[in-house]
Amino acid sequence: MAESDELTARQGLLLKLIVREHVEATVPVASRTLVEKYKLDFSPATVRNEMARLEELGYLSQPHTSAGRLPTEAGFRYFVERLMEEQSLPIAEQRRIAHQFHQAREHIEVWLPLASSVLARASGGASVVTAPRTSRPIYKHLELIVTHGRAVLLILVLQGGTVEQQILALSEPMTQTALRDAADRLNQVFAGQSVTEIESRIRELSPLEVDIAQLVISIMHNAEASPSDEIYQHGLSDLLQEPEFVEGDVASTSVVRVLEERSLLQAVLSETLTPAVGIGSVRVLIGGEGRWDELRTCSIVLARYGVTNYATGALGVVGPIRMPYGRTISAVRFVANMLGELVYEMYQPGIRGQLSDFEGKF
Amino acid sequence: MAESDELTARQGLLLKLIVREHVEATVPVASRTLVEKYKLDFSPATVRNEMARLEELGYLSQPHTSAGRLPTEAGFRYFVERLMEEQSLPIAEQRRIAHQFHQAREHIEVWLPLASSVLARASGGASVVTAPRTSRPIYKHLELIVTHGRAVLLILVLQGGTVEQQILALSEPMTQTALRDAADRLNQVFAGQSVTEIESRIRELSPLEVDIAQLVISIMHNAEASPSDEIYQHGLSDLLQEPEFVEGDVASTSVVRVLEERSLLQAVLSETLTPAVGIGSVRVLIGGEGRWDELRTCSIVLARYGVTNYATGALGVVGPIRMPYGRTISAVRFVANMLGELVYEMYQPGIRGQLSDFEGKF
DNA sequence: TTTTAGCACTCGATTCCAGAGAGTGCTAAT
DNA sequence: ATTAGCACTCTCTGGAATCGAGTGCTAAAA
Repeated sequence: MAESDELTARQGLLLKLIVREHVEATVPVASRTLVEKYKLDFSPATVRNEMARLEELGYLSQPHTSAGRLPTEAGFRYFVERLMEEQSLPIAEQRRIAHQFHQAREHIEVWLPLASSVLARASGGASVVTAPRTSRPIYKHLELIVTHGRAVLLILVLQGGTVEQQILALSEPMTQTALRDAADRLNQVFAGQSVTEIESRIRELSPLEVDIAQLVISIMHNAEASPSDEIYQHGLSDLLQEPEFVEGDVASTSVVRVLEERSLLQAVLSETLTPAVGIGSVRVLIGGEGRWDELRTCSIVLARYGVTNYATGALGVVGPIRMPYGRTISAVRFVANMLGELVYEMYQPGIRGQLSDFEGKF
Repeated sequence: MAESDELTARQGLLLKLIVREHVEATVPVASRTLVEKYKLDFSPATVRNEMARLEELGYLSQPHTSAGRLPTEAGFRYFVERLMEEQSLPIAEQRRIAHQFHQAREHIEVWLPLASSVLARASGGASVVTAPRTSRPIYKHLELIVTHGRAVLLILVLQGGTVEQQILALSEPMTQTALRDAADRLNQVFAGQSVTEIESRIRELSPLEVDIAQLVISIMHNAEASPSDEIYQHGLSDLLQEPEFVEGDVASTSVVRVLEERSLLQAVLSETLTPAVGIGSVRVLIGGEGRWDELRTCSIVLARYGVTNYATGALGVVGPIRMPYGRTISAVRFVANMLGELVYEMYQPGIRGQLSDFEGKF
């Protein structure tokens, strides 16, 4: 496609302005509006020549012969990677958000909804936030509750406060007191241990206890592997107001489907949950990048938040490809930091000292 | 509006057919199509006369002079209340759903997502399901986890397995062991008690324990009052395919907003959570009924599920006003029963015997 | 060699108009 | 009370005409 994949300064400037203008006005941008609006010191004709060149390089396209140009996905990508300047949130808004998070400090149940709604408002897109998960789950406490016949409700509390519930089917009915004894014993043996430690201790147990421990182990394994399936969202209705979504039933449906289809979302989010993605960094996925067909009509800006090796989640914004990336990226980064700070405070005793990862992050 | 609010048999028949036809075809229905399609033994002219009468009564309306008629909200309401026959799900589908619920029995975390997705699929609308809540919460177990400085994560397990989390701010830092002692003691004193019992016992405690107990009490009070804010949804993207939503940005936006705006949804759902609404009954809300302005463009079919006085939740379907009420209502009822059955099994030991409410329900 | 003014050309969007078709309401006959 | 017949109304569709925004190209200027 490109012979030299570096654009000249002027080409870069033009691409940048075209992106900016297109994001602002939604429509293809014309050579003349460009020079007029940005007081360029060369003529529309020159701009047209450059545009033709940029089109050859694959960064621009024309809906039809007599229309202006709009950025292609490659154009947006080039913009995001090399031209864009991040546009941090206005101080006032930063303060407002920080204040909201501060007030939510003690209300753990609103952390994620808050992050989600704040992110949606600040970015103008639809936000997605997953609950944080421990990558190395530690047993904390087990509770067994008789429900019905051989069915027992098992509640497992992990270090850091993650709670998992599951129903355990016993081989024969038991009384609540017998179960309490079993739970007490397991709590004594397992408290503070990791999965591998628990697995090695399993032979010390009675048959009943082994059954229970087996379920505990599987839950802990599962908690380790996949991102949480608790997903909070906000701002879909505003997103659907965007011009590309109001008319075309196709595009808008696809975006709704993306947000509704948990499995796709999971897949995308879990990609940013690998330790390879640093906590500070923000990833941008433009138009599915050829890998996610359902995302063809939208872009996603993603980040990981939390504390590496202790508890991390993912959060991001779904918007149209024509998205104000500068603002969105800093909104995502900002909210990721805010939420990360809360998680950090909660996990502090588990981390104590060994915190190369967190220094100077806030 | 009406002189005698009882329609003649023929008027009823016509209204019924008009509703059926309109639901099926989306467009206003004409007198001729009606007689042809349903082989009526009177002529289009007669139908037109009756239509004019029904319009006077407020049950039909005409988009413009030379168009067919469509049911008004009042018309739909009359239909639902007096003309409609419920249309139970096909046996095959019932079996399939029952099977899915059966398989999910031991996986408590999928109950609600499953109910939600099954309901959406069976009804064709967007489903909404809230988590069940105890109306009379009973203390079961408390866990305290040091997090950071004076902040302590408090995990409260209620009878039946509801888990609530909150962060407690101590007046001064404490060690994990001290907290464990406090928790142990509270667990001993409070196990199996209701809020009022706990409140009466509060004087027996040390100052630290009182602080904790206070938070526990407020959590339990809160659990008692409001429906759970865990809300599961599914099927929005299919709903947006409905003809009334594809073009009109107004209507579709409003429906998305309804599903996104938790507070409105909460308000609507909590109305069906009063014990006054029987577990078996299904409520139909057509076009907001004048009380919910945001719901003007859609209808909601709602039911309560669970076990009265032990644990109930709400579940429902949001769809266009032009909705196949017969099918939707029975889908809602069916899923409510399925989910109720699971909840019932889980709560059985707490109910034991006193089950006038449940006999023959399944 | 690069820039630019000028101009012809393209193509979507808008407006206007005519005709078709779907339905009704009314009247008069059954 | 019902219904056939008919005039009337109003939406919808398609096509033609027009407008105008933008471009590409060419030839001149820098």
